[in-house]
Amino acid sequence: MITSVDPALALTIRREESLTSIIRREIERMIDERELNPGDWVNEAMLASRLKVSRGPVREACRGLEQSGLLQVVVNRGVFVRKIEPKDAAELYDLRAALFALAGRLLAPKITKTQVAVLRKLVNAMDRAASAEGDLDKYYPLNLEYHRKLFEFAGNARLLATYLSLVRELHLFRRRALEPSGRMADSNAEHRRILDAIAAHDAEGASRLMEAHVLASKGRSETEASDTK
Amino acid sequence: MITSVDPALALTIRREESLTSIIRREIERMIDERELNPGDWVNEAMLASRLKVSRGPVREACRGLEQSGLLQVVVNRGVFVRKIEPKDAAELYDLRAALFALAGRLLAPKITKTQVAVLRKLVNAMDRAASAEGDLDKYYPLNLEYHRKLFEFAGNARLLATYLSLVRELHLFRRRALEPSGRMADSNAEHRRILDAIAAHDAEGASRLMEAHVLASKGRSETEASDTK
DNA sequence: AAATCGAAAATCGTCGACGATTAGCTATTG
DNA sequence: CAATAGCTAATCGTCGACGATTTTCGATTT
Repeated sequence: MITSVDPALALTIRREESLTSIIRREIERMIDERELNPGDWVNEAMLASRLKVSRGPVREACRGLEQSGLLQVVVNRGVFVRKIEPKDAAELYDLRAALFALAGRLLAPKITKTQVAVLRKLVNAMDRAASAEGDLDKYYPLNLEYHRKLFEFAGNARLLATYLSLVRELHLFRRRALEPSGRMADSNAEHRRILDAIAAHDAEGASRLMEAHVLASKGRSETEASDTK
Repeated sequence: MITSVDPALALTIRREESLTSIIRREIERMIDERELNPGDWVNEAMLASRLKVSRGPVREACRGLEQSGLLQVVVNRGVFVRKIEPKDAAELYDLRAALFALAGRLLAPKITKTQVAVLRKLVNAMDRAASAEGDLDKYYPLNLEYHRKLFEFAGNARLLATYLSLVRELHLFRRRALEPSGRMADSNAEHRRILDAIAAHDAEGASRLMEAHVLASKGRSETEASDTK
């Protein structure tokens, strides 16, 4: 999700990218790889010296990340990695479902044969991952990619951006926030039905199926929220 | 939509609010009141001296505003008020419709009598504004308020935040981006039907009505985009 | 011993300054 | 006269420093 670039190298190359954006990516990476955990305090000075820059660009990066929901800034106290409570996560899941409904409705009428092929390839790959010992490590990224492609193909840039930002927040709540609700094989069967509906240009059907498919992971997150952590 | 506070006063009071957030509100206000127009260049130094602060806080405010889509930052060239093209606006309208569908589905099962009363009061007020010479200046803010309340009552904070940010962007595209698609009376009749469905706890009905109601303004924006410029 | 108070350290918010990049203007050339 | 090249001014990106606020930790009191 987050393109990883060697910060030191990027520092020498840039000239068409400000330090701020590089630092933002770096912070995103640190959160993504759990070097920073929800609730953790982000020390401006330490980050600055670690990246060999001054505090200015670091602060600017944090302001951007605050707006996108990854960080939380408390006046005169500092910035912290945002904590996603189960309640927040539930809200995000609902929002995600609504976005999927829209994606399906937009995509079904306009999908091309090439795009169908791309999606079908992903579904097949997931089938293999699901049958081979149920390898979630293989299944999960494919699942993420499949869902993402649905939004890319939907052709609404703003919808895609909103979806990605939302997924990033959800991963803050749980690393595998979007794993299939039931068995992988069952989940992928739904992927296949969704793809069929889209390929048949059935907007309403695709929209309904996608929303339902995605709402399942919400229910799952709620039942697990009690025993996890 | 944007709470207006005298910047000079706020500057003396704060102590629990950073300059950055005050400046961000000020820039939002300037955009809102068309002191800054889409495409305009935002001079950091000028803004800083006008507000009697240094460039640091101004830059931080701009980074936040960039992330929320109001400003666009070009490296080594400066920040500009974002230009919303008709294509972007169409995307936002679609997104808005999807959000309304979700709001309706969430709100219908849980709305209280008090909330219904609040909404009904707004609808009645809009009726008066619509009949009295069709006063759009009176109708428009009520319309905005009515829609906003639907999201507030839906009880999903993140949904509300997304909606508000989206409306703010839409107003960047056109000051009256959300005016009724047909005659005010007709539009308000839809408001009444929506309210009835919600009051009757009909989630699916409300969801469908709200989405349709809101999609109408998209169609309108597209037909006007050609002659309004 | 627990709680409260106060001083010292750490961190944040803000500022002014410096080099680097870009834009605008003038002069030169074909 | 148009186009290009070079110079100048304006602006951006980054930095280090200073006062203000918060936190830490030990001393004092009950």
